[in-house]
Amino acid sequence: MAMAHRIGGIPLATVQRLPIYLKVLREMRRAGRQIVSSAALAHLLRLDPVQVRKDFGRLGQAGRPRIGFAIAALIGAIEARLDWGRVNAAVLLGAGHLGQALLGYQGFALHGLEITAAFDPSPRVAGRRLHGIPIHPLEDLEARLPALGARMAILATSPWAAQETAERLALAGIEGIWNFTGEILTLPPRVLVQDQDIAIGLAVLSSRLCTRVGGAPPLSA
Amino acid sequence: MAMAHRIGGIPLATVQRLPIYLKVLREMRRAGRQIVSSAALAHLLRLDPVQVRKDFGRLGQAGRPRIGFAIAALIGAIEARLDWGRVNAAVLLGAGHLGQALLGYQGFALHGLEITAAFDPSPRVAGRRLHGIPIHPLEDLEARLPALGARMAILATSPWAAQETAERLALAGIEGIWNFTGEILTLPPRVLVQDQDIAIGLAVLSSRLCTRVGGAPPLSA
DNA sequence: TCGTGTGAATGTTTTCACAGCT
DNA sequence: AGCTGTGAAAACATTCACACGA
Repeated sequence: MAMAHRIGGIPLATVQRLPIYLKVLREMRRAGRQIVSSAALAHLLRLDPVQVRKDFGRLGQAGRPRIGFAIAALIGAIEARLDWGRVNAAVLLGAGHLGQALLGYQGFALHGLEITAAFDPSPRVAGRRLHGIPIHPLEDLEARLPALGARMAILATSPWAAQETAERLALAGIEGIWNFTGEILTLPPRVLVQDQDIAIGLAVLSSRLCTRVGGAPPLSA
Repeated sequence: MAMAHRIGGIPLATVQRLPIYLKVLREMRRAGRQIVSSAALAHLLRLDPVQVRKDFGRLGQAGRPRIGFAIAALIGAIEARLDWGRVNAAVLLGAGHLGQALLGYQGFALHGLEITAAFDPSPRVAGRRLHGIPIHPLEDLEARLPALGARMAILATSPWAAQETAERLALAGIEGIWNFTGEILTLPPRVLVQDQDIAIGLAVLSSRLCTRVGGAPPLSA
């Protein structure tokens, strides 16, 4: 009833570690290094070496005993799996504070993502350009989307516009929605929704802070 | 070797669902509703009713057969567990695009968080006010922190300043760091670090998009 | 009958233990 | 020695099945 626990034959938990591996491996490659052991990577990322080897094994990457893993091959395998080797177009919905922050985020280039256009209902921002990306009026969404070649939309509207905008995106043929609004979206299962709710991270941190010292008892009303 | 799987006696997976429950429950309370069944909640959130009951049970909340759960009591228990019932002070590090977006985020009030000050190294923003919150020069950090009463810091600096800034926060006595930089921080275990790396969410979405149709084979180099 | 509570079964992820290669 | 690969075991989470209460 909950989530898909396997993506293209690879456990979800592994997929979630891939971007972290990729980041460190790219840094090593830039530093001229060619080989790395699972133990070295595990130490850097505070993981178990066996887990690193299993993850790489699931990507079809074999290491060589006494030597380690080839960094270039690992990078290639991870990029292929995440589709981060080339550039994919995406559109941004909502150019408020969060939307503008996402427009300015340099890291997307490293993740094979390029925002090619943004849409916003407010006449104050629509028509302008931010970080070189044109902001169109929201009403132009359906008309412009086909020409933009975007499979993915980044939803950063206000909470109350989230569901309606998502429905328009779904109808317009978008395949995946990266949902920053914190709202629960109800869409046909054809559309993939990935929630990016910062409240979850805050909940984990504040509950850990709260239970660490003055903490709540393990069980009580 | 990886993460703590239990927080104050409650499974991490449960804690991660608490903010979503809370959001829906608060909406119901605002609508005047007093009772809810696990089935109704589960349907709304696309979860299993049994899982909802188990989660509430772990919070010490018992439902009444044929009736359901008392909404007010659930809200109280979740708020207590997350420490979201009252307002906690936090400081923001880095007032760039992301930092400003976080300053403007209205939702923190609902999560018991109030940013009382921000710090930025750039003389262009330091000294100004944004969304009513003063931006101080980064060099004033240690001098001002004690008076602010913040246990938590929100780290939204540039990646290359992340580790250094985090170390200063740790030395200055901050207990928890909510890390938006995507960098891996190395700090004494006394300091709790909660990573909020958007690359992970993107990895899950793009790998699902990628393997859904043209998809990569289950196993290959 | 409707809804909760819970022990048992299933599935997933991590950790252990050890064999093999160089 | 040092490092990989993997089956087995353990820990964890979800789902099933059913007893109980109003």
